[in-house]
Order: sequence, then C-alpha cells, then structure tokens
Amino acid sequence: MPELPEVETTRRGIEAHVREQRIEAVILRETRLRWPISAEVASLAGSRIMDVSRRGKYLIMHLDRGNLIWHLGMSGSMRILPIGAHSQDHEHVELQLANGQALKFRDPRRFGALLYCAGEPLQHRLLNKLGPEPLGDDFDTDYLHRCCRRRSAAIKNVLMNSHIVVGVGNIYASEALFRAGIRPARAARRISRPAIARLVEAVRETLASAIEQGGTTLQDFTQADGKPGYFSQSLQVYGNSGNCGVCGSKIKHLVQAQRSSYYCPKCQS
DNA sequence: ATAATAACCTGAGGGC
DNA sequence: TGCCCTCAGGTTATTA
Repeated sequence: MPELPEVETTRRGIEAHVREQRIEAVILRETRLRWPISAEVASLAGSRIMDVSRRGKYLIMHLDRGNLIWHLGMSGSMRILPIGAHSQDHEHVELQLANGQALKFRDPRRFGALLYCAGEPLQHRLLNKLGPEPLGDDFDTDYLHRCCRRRSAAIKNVLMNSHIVVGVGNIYASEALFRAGIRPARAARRISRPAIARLVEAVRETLASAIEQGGTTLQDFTQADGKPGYFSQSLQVYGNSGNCGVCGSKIKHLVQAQRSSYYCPKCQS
C-alpha cells in the first residue's frame, strides 16, 4: 500500500506524539512479519525515542539505544491512540509511551517489517544501496538520464526500482508517467532527454502533491489520526476504467512485472 | 550487470 | 449462503 507520500504522511502524523517519549512497554502480538521481529525489540522498554526520520519507504526511529527500522509493506499503517483503546485485528506491534499514548502498527498482509539496528541505520543492508530521494537534489535529469540510457526495461519498472530512485510505487509511477506524457511500457533507453526532464518534474510534483493531501487511501491506509488520504480524488489514471480527464480517450490497462499499469493512449507516447 | 519470475500473506469482491 | 477465482499500496531471492 504505502508509497513515499503515505510513509511521509505517517511520519508527520506520529512524530509529535512519539518524539522524546520513553517507551514504557513493547507489546508484540505477532512477530511473523516479512522477517521475524527479533527478540531485541521486546527488550526496548525503558528506552527513549529521539526522533523519526524517513528513507524511501522506511521509517527510522532513532532511540537512545539503537534504532527501529519500520516498513509498512503493502497493507501496513500506524495509528496513535490512548493506551487501552480497543484493539483491531492485525495490530501486531504496540509501543506504549510515557505520555499515555500508544503507537499501533497494523498490517493484515504482514509484508511489513520491524527491524532493530544497533548501528547506523542508513548502513543497514536493506538501506545502504538505495537510490536518491525523489524530492532531493540528487534526483535530477542528468541522473535519471544516465540510469535510463542503457536500459531496455520498461520505464515504469525503472521508476519503481528502489536502487534507482526510492519511494515511487505502483500508483505514483502510473500517475507521474501520465503527467510526463510517457507510456509506461516504453523502453527506458528510447526516452529522449527532454522527456526524462519532464518525468523528473512529474515525479516530484506528483509525490509532493500527494504528501500535501495526506497520501492516497484505497483500502488499508489511514493517517495516524485514522483519517484517509485524500489524494485518491486526484488520481488521473490509476484504477481508472473510464476516460481520460484531459482528452476523453478510454484509459488503457496493462500488466507489467505482475503489477497493473494505466495510461492514456492519446496523451502519452 | 540487467531483466524476468515466483514468493511471501490476508481480505475484498465478483460470478455462479 | 458458500465456494472459487482474481486482485490489491512492496520487495527480496532466485533464475536466465
């Protein structure tokens, strides 16, 4: 589920509630996530959360003793609720804080992860080979053009490769390609430099706009206060079985790397 | 190195 | 009502 905007929305939603808070108790109801939650996590009661940062789709809680690295997978979400609030199904992890609030991690499909990292979290093996942040200065036309120049893979698959650029998932890949006027199946090496420049801007604008609206809710995702993300209303092609809002053409659907893609055959080439 | 494919899970929705 | 099928925001490991 969550792509970069949803993860960033989550980070912003929980930050003020968890920052500087002591963890009074760690409750692990289900440790079988993407990787088993290690026993070290259970022994973090008494530690303090210094801050919450984000790298790609990972959330990083910096503690006074090590770090917690979270991933929301396909169906994960976090909420802040008073300790003792009624539990839902699939609330696998709960951090009870000194301020009386609990951070609850819910993930029906269990593709998410919670890892303990004693050292520098950005050096963790899952994070140390990630591509640049799409909203940062390192993601520019030169960079993406270099990545695409010799690749025969479809541009949508290139965009979704976290070793090339982080945070762009299945929804926003289709949306950004629509904004840039590029078909998702185009071979990356066949895309002109001006089109690459448009794509860089399209990715940035799409993600920034989605963050402003609290992300996109299709099924599972909620913000930390329980509200849905409102970018769903701004989707132009993803999940659209009707017509293009710009030209009226019927939106086309295809499957790439086992994922659904959508595009307008007239606006995108 | 790059590219394609299967795998990990639960739940919702449609057709019969 | 139930059963069977397909599909869903991600990413890693394995294989060509």
